[in-house]
Amino acid sequence: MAAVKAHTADLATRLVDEAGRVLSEEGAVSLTLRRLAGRTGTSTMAVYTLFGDKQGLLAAMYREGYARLGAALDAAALGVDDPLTALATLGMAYRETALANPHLYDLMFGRPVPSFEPDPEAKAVADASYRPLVAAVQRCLATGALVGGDAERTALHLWAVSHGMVSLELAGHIQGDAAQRAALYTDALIYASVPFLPPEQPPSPPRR
Amino acid sequence: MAAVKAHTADLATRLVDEAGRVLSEEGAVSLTLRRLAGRTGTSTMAVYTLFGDKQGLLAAMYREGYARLGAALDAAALGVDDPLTALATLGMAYRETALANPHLYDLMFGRPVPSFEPDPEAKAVADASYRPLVAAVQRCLATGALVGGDAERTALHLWAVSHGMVSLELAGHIQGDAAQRAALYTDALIYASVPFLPPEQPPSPPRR
DNA sequence: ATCAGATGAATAACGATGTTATAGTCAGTC
DNA sequence: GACTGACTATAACATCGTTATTCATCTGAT
Repeated sequence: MAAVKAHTADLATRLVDEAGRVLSEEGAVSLTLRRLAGRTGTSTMAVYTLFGDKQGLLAAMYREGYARLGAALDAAALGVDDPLTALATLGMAYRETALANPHLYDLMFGRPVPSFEPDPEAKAVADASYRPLVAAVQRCLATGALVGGDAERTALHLWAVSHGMVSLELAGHIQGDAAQRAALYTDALIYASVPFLPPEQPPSPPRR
Repeated sequence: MAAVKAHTADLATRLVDEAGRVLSEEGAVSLTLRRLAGRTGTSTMAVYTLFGDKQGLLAAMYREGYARLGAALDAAALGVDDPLTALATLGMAYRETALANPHLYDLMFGRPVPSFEPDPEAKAVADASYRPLVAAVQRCLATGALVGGDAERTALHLWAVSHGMVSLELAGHIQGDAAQRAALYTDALIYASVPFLPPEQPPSPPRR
């Protein structure tokens, strides 16, 4: 039974991985169970026995997307000493992760299916991916690099700015080439942090 | 022929309206051509003769959504004298419009179909909905209520904050009841404007 | 070692969807 | 009054998600 469980678990991760690959390469329309079965060398029934139905697979992808986002943010902040630099690194990692898998990002933050209400566990995973940002803000508050006291509220604002810019960019509403869009994103992060910077050292005006 | 054209144009608008209603009431999954044909008293072929295919209908809904968003913003800013108040009114109207039709908002800012690249006309409509915000910022710059000079850049940041907060709220990432969420949104608008407020009058700390 | 029982996957079938092909209907024209 | 043309309704097709049925494989006890 252990071998069976390992096999099914392996097949489950393989299905989630391959589904993410199809999603990134061909989009949500091409993510059919038959295509997925063909690419993983199994049948459509694997999804039903392992995830219940297609929505179960999408829910697993939702969880996996947030888990990877949280891991990417954790890895980005790791080893960066300066708290403000760590915060900026988090912001850049957020954008890169989103742009690397736009369809997965859409699945995570959009509502492709109206009846798709993430279960509490999925919501917990989603909220967990948000913790590295709160931790980085708390580090800044502890060192005085940021002021304001409310780490949760500050982190939420930084998240909203990052997510808003990334979402607008993915929707095609940010003009300019890749370098210009990256610069606009950096500027947005600077703008977002202005209300929380200590008044002693006024912020340098953003470039461009 | 004029009567025919008027009839078809009327049928086209009726299809777009009814599709938006189905989208709001039952979600994207229930937006099928047969259901739409049943509710409008016609057949599935109407979509093909009037819009080419279902994507054409979605593109028309995309354009209509942005057109209504722009109209709502225009109407909101109309008759508000104080430039900063007008800007804040725009921000509130943006959120209300988005929350009133979450699925339409998702269609506008998400990418439900990977091959759905809005045609230039649709992009023009989308960009036009953005102009009232730029105009309101320009009014603030003219009166000195905001400083910085670059109206486009300032408006983009305000848009990113509004869109980011609304998108996070629609995705269920903003905790609290409706009043708390509205207050968080208001605070976010205040934070967003801080970098562009004149230094003479430091901003009052946001409530909560 | 063998066999009953069970668990999971493969095959086939069903209803529904987007789309296309075909036939029908009505306006305006000579 | 037949005709052309545009638009619509009906029917058929391929494919999708899903389910029912059958088949294979593994487990555990004798």
